[in-house]
Amino acid sequence: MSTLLNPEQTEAVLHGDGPLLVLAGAGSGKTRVITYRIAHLIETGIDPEQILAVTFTNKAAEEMRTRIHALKNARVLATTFHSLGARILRGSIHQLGFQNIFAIYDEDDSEKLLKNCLDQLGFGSGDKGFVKETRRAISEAKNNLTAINDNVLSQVYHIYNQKLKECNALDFDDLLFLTVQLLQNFPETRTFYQNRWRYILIDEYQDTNIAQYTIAKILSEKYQNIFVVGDPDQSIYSLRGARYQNILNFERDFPGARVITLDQNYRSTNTILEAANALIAKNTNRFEKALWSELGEGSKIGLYIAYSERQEADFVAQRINQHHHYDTSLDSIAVFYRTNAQSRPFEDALLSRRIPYIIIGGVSFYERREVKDILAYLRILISNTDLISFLRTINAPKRGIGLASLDKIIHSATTHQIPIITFCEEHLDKIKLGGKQIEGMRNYLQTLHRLRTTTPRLKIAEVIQEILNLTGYLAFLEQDPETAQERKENIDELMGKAAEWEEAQENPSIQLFLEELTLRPTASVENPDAPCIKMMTLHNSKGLEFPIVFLTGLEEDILPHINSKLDPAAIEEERRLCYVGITRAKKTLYLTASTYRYTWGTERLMAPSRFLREIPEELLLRL
DNA sequence: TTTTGATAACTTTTT
DNA sequence: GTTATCAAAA
Repeated sequence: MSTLLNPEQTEAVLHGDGPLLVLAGAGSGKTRVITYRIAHLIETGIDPEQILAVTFTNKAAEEMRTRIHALKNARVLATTFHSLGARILRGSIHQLGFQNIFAIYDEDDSEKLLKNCLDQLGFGSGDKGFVKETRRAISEAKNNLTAINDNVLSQVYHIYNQKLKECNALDFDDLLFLTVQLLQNFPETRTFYQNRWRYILIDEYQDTNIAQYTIAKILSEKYQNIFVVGDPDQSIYSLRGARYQNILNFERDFPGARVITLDQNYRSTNTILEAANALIAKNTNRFEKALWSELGEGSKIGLYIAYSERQEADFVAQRINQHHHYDTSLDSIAVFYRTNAQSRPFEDALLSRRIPYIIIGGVSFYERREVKDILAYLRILISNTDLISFLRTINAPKRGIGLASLDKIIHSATTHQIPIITFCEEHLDKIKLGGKQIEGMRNYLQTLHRLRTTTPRLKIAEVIQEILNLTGYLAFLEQDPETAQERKENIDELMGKAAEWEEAQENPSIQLFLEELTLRPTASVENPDAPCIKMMTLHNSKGLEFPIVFLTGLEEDILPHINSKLDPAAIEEERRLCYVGITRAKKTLYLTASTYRYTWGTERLMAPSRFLREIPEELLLRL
């Protein structure tokens, strides 16, 4: 085994008990170190059940599970912090006053609930910016485990959490926040999980936030076997409260910790690494570290300044064609950009040349209205309390119950402290409704009742079919003939995914299916049959590598993004983002920018990114 | 009271 | 180019 590893990697893999930090530069084989470390633990007789591996994305977790399985034919738990939280809470959340079957609200759902709270507190239908700002503050409080000082905001925070509890729902941040609460306040539960996972390994440690750090700290408190891998230069998630300081403070937080640095890169040519090193050296707050490799100098970095974003995309597509003719698989080419909105011109350019591509991340399949509607039906099937799903389903299809009536219903249900569906079933006489509304409500409840009695015996795909049958949802879609066909196809696809998922599960349930979809929405979409170009945001590129990389939109106000301009720390994060993009490339790297760019319908003159100037001229070849 | 159509205000990155 | 929001119509 150790012949495949260099001395530093070997040292990390064979490390005994106690805390260890691996400072692993880009492409230094950190995934390999973690998997071999786990394999080594299993070899020394440790029960795989006692090993917990935490990764940053579900995709990475899946990859790790597969690799361990291939190496040792063993199953270890490899998940993200959020999934881990969901798993722990599923078993123990009743201690915090929730029911064990809870819904997980995505950003969209929680924003709706928050808006509901703001309405209730008399902030009127206030502007959207305020809702977003408030949600941001709440999210920050949960991720940082801090209180909200502002009087008004803390009142909103309180009501919002209360409403979540009434709905028996959690938002994303609760998966971490409530896990911390549970572990901190219930010693028996804490001890149970400490004993359960005696060896904890964490990847991308530089992107953990305070809540995640606290979970790791508590879980490893008893046995102190915490093994973390990370690179402060690749910390790009401060938007989620990530603190690269966690990695700098590791030795302080875990006394007696050992630190191993990996700086040999096994991925990229020296030209690419020199560019990356020169760029990241401009950041002030960091551990000095320079990557090197034995992969030779390689070719220069192509720099192309286009006139328009259209021309930029054409250039990329044209180059892709050239590489393709040179026998390069389309799978080995990736296009990166800063914001999702930038993908459009590239899609057009590739489409017109019939080059197949796939967008990784981006607007998710599960954010489509029709898909969300069906999922809301699934949620309301297993919950009497889920207000947001009630609101989604009540008028899909239209049942003639408008805003005014809903206001009355919700208000009365809230003041009487009765779950929304129970209220509709048993207490509707408490309020006054028109005949049409009562009829619509009766129709809704009857449908729900019939679904609930017939579905427990059915497979999930069949449940969805039954929802379509009983609600007339497809006819509802027909009202907009333009989009009906596509929407129907999406529902078909959802049913296909449900069937596929259920097939692979030991104990499938609607709740688990829903949890899976909210926590790992992209997983199943990414299985293209034929080779194709991968397009994604720089954030999504983390952890991946490609022989040929196009890093696009290298302009001021895009990369670095305009919102980071005023904050030096934010600019440094943008620089790290650029660094991450560059270090994904193995052999060939292109940097592109455009002189003019259409934003909000008008043409704007763009300045080249400052990051371009920070890369030594002699590494670049202007095209 | 609900539905519809027209007008505005937007877009950073994600579990 | 797009999705919420607000006004008038049914």
